[in-house]
Amino acid sequence: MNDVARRAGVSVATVSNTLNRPQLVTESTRLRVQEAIGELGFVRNSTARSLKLGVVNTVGLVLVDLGNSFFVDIARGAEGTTQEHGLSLMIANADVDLQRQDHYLNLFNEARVSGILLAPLDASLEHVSSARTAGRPVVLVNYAARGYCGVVADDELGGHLAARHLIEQGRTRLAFVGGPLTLGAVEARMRGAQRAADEAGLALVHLPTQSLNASEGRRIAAQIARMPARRRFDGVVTAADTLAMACVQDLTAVHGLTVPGEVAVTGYDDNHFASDGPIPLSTVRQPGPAMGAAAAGLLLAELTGRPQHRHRTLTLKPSLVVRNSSVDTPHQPS
Amino acid sequence: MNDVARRAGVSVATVSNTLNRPQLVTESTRLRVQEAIGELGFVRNSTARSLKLGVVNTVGLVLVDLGNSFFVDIARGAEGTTQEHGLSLMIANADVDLQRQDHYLNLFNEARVSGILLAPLDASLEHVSSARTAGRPVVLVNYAARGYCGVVADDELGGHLAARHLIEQGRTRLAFVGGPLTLGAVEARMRGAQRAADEAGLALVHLPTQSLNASEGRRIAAQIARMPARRRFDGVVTAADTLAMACVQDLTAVHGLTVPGEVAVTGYDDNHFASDGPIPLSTVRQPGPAMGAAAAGLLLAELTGRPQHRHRTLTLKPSLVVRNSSVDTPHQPS
DNA sequence: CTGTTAGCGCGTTCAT
DNA sequence: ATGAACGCGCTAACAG
Repeated sequence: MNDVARRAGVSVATVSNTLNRPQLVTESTRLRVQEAIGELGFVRNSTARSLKLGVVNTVGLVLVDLGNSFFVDIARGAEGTTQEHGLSLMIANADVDLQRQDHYLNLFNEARVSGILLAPLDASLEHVSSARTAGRPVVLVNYAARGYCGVVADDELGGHLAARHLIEQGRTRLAFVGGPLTLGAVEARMRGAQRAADEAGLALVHLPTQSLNASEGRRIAAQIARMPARRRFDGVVTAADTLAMACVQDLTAVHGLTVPGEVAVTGYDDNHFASDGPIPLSTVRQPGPAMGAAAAGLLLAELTGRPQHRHRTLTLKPSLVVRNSSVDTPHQPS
Repeated sequence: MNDVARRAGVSVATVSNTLNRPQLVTESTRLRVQEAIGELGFVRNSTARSLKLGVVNTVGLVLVDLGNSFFVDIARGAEGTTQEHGLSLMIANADVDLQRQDHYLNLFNEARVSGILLAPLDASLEHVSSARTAGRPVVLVNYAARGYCGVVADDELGGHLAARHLIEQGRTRLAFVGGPLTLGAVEARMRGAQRAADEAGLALVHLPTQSLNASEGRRIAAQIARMPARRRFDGVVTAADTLAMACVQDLTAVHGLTVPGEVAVTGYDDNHFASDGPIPLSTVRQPGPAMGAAAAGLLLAELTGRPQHRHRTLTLKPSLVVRNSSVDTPHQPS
């Protein structure tokens, strides 16, 4: 800045002013300063700036898993909101690794970011993280915990939506595919499906899986195909699109059953690939962008509203997306 | 740090030493300092630290589009390498917006990051970006430009791989689906496909598209289906998985053709959804993780090797992934 | 409207 | 092994 000042024939304060409070500077000197900046290729040092100001105009977002498009949606939603308020968004990918998650949390803390948005590992011991947040505003996304603001999706409702939809299509032999139930989201989705079954006076059988990936979906497809036709499940609620896609694929291509004819299947998440298959997947759409935006909103509220701020958790509603895996001619094709 | 020093009964220098050069400090005082840090919840201020040191142990990654799993793969690859060298990776999503891209480039510059990895907008006027890089090491990913190190995929080879594969399956009426050709990658892929056709003495017809999305894929499917069966294309190379998936879906479900029986189709990118459909897509896999890792490697080389560093562009090879959209029983199912 | 100057929190050199 | 003091680049009084 010294060099710029010298070149423009002014003091450093004037340079600082043209940068941060242009209205305090005469047009002519301002132009002279701008020109000097351009000629010298000056880029201001935000570390020094932040040191002086004590804050950084940036929000840190730590995501469990960038590979899951749900979290990418959250990032997009968050960025929309932060951008509107003149904040930048930095994304860090924990890649399903608690150590990395803590590393980035710590990094953002040391960097004195305005606040942190955290979509944490489900299994994450929350105290480990909380020890790292050091009083900085942290808003949880897709996770609820005391002492934090948070945004979650209503998984119970999502499970209910999916099961009720299948029941409305006349399905009576219902199954819920997913696991492990230690995952809170899976458990809630099953609970919702169970409630829908109860309301209709039907039974719901749980077909547990070790994980939510494609190979488990294939295994379940074989299991369903082996059943005698008259007793076979005709309505299958799955806990994830990955499961459902693999299941539908094997049900039809490997086992020769018809979907949705003999077996109607719903997914969960509305991942980007859900609508791209030959049998587009009926699924429950996570309100990812809205969750990201809401989380950023809560963070902004916490930033401006302290210290009389009260933590709260927002629950956003998922929505049913009807495609071909549950209905032959969907009402609302995607 | 003052507080910590006082609490531990030492000077700030000793605190700094326990943090950065523990070997200079007696075990007992070191423990005392650690304890004080824990009790006070002290988190060191990296803005001050960076200001003093002049650098930041962080690499910035600016991505055109987080929504595309190819770029997520790049991010993963880059992080693996940076992590090995004790650098953190910050990700910024330009979201296909040149302004945002410049914003984040500028942000990283002001923050004095060690270096920047940039997967830029294809259409991006490169001088706009270069004006913003201010002498900081920048490595381009998925884009080649003079004056920078870069990593690109060999799209010409990819197109050749796909077309040759179809030819080896006995296909003779070949088409290339994709556009606009102003996209360098699309043009190169077509060129490679053309070369394979030339080598086999076959013709290749270009079916241009406005973009690479699903609706264009559907349009092309209809166009192909309308052709008389004996003249219809039996080998279709597409420029993207999105196109290919939609095309395969409509070819079979809407127009009643068989894939790969009557029409064999290849995709491009190996997006995460490519293998999840009922007819898993034969496709050309982008070496995303390798590209990210290589780019980070080039950046590290540039950081350590200056000033005698010479820019270079690495070209990584894509690979063919054979699934069911081109062969009934693929040799290497995914 | 512009210039002078005192720190922001930390790392490090030089004494001790 | 430890402590005192200076400066990294910038912002914001305050003085002119």
